Amino acid sequence: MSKIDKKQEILKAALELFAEQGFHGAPMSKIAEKAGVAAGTVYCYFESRDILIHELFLEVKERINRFLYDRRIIEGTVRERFQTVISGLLRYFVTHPEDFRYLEQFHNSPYGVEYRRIRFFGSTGEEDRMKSLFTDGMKQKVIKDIPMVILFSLTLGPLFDVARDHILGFIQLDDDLVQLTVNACWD
Amino acid sequence: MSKIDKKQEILKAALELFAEQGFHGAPMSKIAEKAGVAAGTVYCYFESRDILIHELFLEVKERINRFLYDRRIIEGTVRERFQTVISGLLRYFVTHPEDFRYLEQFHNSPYGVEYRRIRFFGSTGEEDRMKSLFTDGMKQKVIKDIPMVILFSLTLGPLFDVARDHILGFIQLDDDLVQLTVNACWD
Amino acid sequence: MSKIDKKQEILKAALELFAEQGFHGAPMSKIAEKAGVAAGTVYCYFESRDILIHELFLEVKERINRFLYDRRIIEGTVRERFQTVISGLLRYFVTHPEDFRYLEQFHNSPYGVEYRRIRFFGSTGEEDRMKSLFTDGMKQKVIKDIPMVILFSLTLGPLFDVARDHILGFIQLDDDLVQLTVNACWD
Amino acid sequence: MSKIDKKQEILKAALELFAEQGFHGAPMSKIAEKAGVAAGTVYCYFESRDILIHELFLEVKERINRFLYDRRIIEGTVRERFQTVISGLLRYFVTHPEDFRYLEQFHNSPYGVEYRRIRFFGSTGEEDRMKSLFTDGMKQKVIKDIPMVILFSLTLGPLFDVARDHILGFIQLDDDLVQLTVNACWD
DNA sequence: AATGAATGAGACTTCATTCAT
DNA sequence: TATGAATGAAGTCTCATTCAT
Repeated sequence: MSKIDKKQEILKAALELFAEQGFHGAPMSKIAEKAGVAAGTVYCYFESRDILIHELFLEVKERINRFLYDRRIIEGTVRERFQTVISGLLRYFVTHPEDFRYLEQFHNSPYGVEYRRIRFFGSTGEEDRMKSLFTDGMKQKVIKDIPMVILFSLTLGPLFDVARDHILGFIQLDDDLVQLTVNACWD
Repeated sequence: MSKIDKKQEILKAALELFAEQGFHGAPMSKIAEKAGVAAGTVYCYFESRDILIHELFLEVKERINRFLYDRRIIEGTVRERFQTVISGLLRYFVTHPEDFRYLEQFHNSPYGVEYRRIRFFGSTGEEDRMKSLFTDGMKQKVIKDIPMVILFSLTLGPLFDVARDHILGFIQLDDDLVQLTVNACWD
Repeated sequence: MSKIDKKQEILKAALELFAEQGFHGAPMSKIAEKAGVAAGTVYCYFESRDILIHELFLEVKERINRFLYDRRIIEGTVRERFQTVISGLLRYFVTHPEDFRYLEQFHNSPYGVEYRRIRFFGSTGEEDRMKSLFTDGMKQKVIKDIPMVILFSLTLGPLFDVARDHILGFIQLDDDLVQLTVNACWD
Repeated sequence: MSKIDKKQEILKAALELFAEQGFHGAPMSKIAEKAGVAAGTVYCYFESRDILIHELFLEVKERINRFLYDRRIIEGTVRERFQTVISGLLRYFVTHPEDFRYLEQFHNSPYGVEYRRIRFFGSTGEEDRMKSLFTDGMKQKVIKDIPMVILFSLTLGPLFDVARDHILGFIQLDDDLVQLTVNACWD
């Protein structure tokens, strides 16, 4: 197994365990075992547990960005682009429940707190595209002139909540529901 | 200090530590110390750490119910009652950030998972009032006929997100913003 | 409840718990609860746990002595007196399994060790009578001239073992078996 | 020190402490210290304290079986074979007082209770040989036809008692006494 | 004498991390 | 690089004992 493969194997094992058991239920030894390496080996790739957790977050975020980037539409009305992004995200979460669960774990822990702040001061990737989308929308008067952060909360909040309900098995997401959710987010 | 006072003191210390540091960062020893009692004393009031965590959840839930109950309006249009509940909740969270933080911690942990399910099958208290509000709204055709769970996600989701942003200091909630959020939830 | 009653109640509770659960499984709080008194009250009657355990031993020993004393026969051959003592002891243990279990616990613990030594240097009560019985037997040449301690082991050992097997339910002691055991002890 | 050595070192330390101080007086920390390892290391070899205690029992039992197996005589009269086994056991206990003390502790504790029952339903090792010896004896009418369990009690009981008295220093076992005890057991 | 809440030492156990191989 | 045995700090919980009431 190449170096990169082994690192990926560890990240994958960590993701699955964190998603299923939470941070608390996934000691380094279990992660190593699931990844098929020795306990000490993990430290060849990640200096500490904290760093592993952070790198995994970046990895997941990057995956989402790549996914959305591939399906992006630059042309079209703000409404259409919004629809694309939101339904894309929703579909991603539904098809990658472990990524979703991990993001939730991460944000809801001391680890994630600092990232909320970083988000506020700007970051790279998908969020930028989202922001420019909102900015365009506001310019065209199709989106109300609300502080950006609130906009984020209002649109992404329901998205996360619906995704969570789906993953927990409370609801079954079909195309109609996706559409419904997107509409709700838009409204 | 009376027995009840001491129990409250422990709950208070636990709430603050859990809210600030998460479950992981708040060992029983710290809770005891912050409450001004010996380590063993906590076990006079709570059989185990898990039970303390659960009782604290019930306590917080109860506080919220009491708060909303005191400000409830039974008369009025669905829209007005909705406004009352939502803005009430928002105000509660903003003025009781530790309760809010704790609820988040709790729901996002193995402890809280079972409660999501319980919520689904109905429970007592505020959620019932919320449901009947939604039911009334749907009957009067002022609320779209969407599955109840989704409705919860769509309305409470933004509420939680905005509250979180305020508590984290990203935004300053004023009356305008509260109104804005309520409107968004309603939409 | 009089003072003496209360002390007896505590001893009784301790006996039952120690017999059933062993020393390890019977904390002072349980003993107090079973005795119907508060935890602190036990310390009005027994300075410490160790002292309670020792006094309970003396109590049990005393009960056995009284039981045998009531049924003693001074007249008769050595063989007859031996038969009386041994079958009496056996019957006592069978009808008082908790006393028996306690004695076993006690002797098989750091607490009991010193009493083995004391026994060696002589003590009061039943053992004296047993000794004089053996001495008489040896004088009359009906008992082999073996060191007293060995004699004790050889005669009381089987007795304890049979009693234990009965209490544990491995065997059912009837008159025949009692007789058999007495004979074996005598042999 | 090799892995096996370290495991043996821990078992040895545990044996000595349990024999000297009883289960109660030998916490894991002391065992580890005596074995010359860190506290956590014990758990590399034994999942829990209970498991350590059980494995130590098996270890001691195995040692005794090996010892007797090496000195076994298959030929000879029942009386001779009996003599070999009993005096062998006695010598073993006298030369391995810690093993003896440990067996006593073990059987007289919640841990050992289940083994009494197992013994009853048969087990491997030395006890089988003992049983077949008794069976042969009964067939040849040199041993009375008594239930097997009683026979065990009657023969092994004195053996244990004499061994205990020797180990506690009450008596000095010499060849004569060994012979005497064997005779007594046989009778 | 009696209470029982409170104490705190100490027990068992887990696990992130290190390091000799 | 990789290993995995070893470490030991830290966590949860128990319980004999004390003491203000």
